[in-house]
Amino acid sequence: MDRDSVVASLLRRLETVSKLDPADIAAIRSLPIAVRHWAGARAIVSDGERPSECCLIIEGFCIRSKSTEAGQRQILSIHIPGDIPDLQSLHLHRMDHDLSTLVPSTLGFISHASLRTLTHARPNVADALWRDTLIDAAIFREWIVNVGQRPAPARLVHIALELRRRLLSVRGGTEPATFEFPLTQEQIGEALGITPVHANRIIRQLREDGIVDVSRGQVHVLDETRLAELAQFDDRYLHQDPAA
Amino acid sequence: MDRDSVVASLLRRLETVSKLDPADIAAIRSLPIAVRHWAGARAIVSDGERPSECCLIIEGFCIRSKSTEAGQRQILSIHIPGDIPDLQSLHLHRMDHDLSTLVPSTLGFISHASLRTLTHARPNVADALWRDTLIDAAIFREWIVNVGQRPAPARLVHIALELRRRLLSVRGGTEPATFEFPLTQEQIGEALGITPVHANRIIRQLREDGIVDVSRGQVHVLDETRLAELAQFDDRYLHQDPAA
DNA sequence: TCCTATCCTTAACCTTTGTTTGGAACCGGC
DNA sequence: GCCGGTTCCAAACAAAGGTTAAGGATAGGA
Repeated sequence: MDRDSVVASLLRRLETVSKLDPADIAAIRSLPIAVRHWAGARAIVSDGERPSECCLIIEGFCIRSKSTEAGQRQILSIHIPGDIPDLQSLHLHRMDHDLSTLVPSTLGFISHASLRTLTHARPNVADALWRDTLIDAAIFREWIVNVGQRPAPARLVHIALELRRRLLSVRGGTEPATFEFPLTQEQIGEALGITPVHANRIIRQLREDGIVDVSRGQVHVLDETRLAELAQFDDRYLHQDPAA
Repeated sequence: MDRDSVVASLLRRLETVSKLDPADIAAIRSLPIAVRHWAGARAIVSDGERPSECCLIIEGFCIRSKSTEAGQRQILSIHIPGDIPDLQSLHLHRMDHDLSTLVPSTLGFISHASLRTLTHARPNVADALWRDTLIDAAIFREWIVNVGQRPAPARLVHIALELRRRLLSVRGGTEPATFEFPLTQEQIGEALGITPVHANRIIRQLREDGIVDVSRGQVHVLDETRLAELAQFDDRYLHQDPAA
C-alpha cells in the first residue's frame, strides 16, 4: 500500500468531520506512519498497557471491548478504515479496554510524540482530532441508550444501520442494501449485551419476518421501511457534517 | 459565591486529572465566567440546540440523558461540582442529548469563544480539557459495560461507588460510608436501563441483605466488603492520576 | 479425503425483568 | 389542617432473555 492512499483514508475521515486548510493537510501528510499487517481476531493493544503510538485502520475492521471480572465481554465500538480507535491513548496513557482486529487488517501506527508535536504546532489539527474523539464519545452515548433502552432486535438493527452509515465515508456512494458486518453471532451478542443463543433467536426472527438477513458476515436489508421503523436510527449523533 | 472559589472548583478538577504550570493556571483564572442559579430538575441545554457557551457546575448535581422516540429516557452520566458536562459542545456544535439539573444548582457559564482563544493560545490547557473529555468517554465505556453485562443490583452499586469515588475530588478526605445520591427511584431506573418498579425491587433487596441502603437521596453503605464484591468496582477507568 | 474447529441452529427449561395496578408515605402550598 | 402531587412500596402475572445441552453446517488443514 503506497503512502498516499494510507494518508488518504485518514484525511477523508477527518475532512468528513472537520474543516482543514491546505497547511493543515500538508502537516498531516508529513506524519510518519508505520504500516503493518495484522491477522484477524488479534489484540492490537490490551487493557492495562501504555502504548506510545496510535493505530490508524487502513484496511479491515477492528473492535474495542472490555471484560468484567466475571469473564463477560462487552464490545464497545466497531471501527472501520479511516478510524483511529485508540486516539484517546494520546492523553489517557493507560488503556482501560482492549483493541483488536475482527478480520485481517492493514494498520498504520503513528507515534504519540509526532502527534503531540503536530497538535501543539497546529491548533486547527488539534481541534479536528479532538472533535474526532468527541464523536467517538457521542457514539458511546448512543450505545448506552441502545443497550439500556431498546429491545434486542432493535439493538441489532441499530448498530447495523450505524455501521452502514459510517461506511459511506469510506466506500462512498449511497446506502447499499447489502454491506459487510464481520461479526459472529457470539460477537453480536457481546455488542448487544445478550447471549449468543439469544442473538441467534433474534437474527432468525428478523430473517423470518423478512426485515433483514444477518449472515456470513454480511447484512442484507430485506425491507427498508420496516427496518427503519424498528431501528429508530437517526444519524445526528454521528456529527458527520463539519459545518453543523 | 466569590470568583476565586468558582474557579477553584474547576482548577481542582483539572489538576486532579492533568498537570498545569502557573501560566496555564493564571490563564484559566482569567476566563470570564457568568454565574447563575438554577432550580432542580430543569433543563440547562437540550437535544438539538446549538449552545455558545459551556457550563461549569459550581454547586449541585446534574445529569445528561437521551430520550428515544418511544419516549424512554436513558441517563448517560451524573455530574458533580467541578465538572463541565457539556464541554463537548465546544467542537460538537449541535447537542445530541440533554443536560439538566438534578437539584438546585449554581452554574458558571464560559463562552465557547473564550475557551477557543484559551486553547489555541495554550496547547497545555487544550490538552487538559481534551483529556477531561476523554475521561468522560472512558466513563461512558464503563456504563456500556454496566448496562450491557451486569445484573441490575451490581449496576446500581457500581454507579453509586463511581459517584462516591468521584466526589472525593470535591469533598476531599476518604471514602465515606454515607454520601449524597440525589436520584429518585425512577431516575435510578433510567440510569440502569430498568423500570422504576424493578429499581424498587433491587433497592429493597440490597437493603434487606444488609449490603447498602439507598434512600432519600443518600447511600448508606452497610457492608463494605460484600458491596465491593458485588460491584466489582475498579476505579482505573476514571484516570484520576495525572501521572498515570 | 477425512478430521477438526468454529460457527450456527434449535429446543426445553429457568431466572430476571417488565407490566399493571393499587395503596401508603411524604411534602409543599394554601 | 387539608389537598394534590410526587415518591416509594408492593404483589400478581406476563414477557424477555439466560442456561444448558446437543446436533448440524462449513471451511481449512493433514
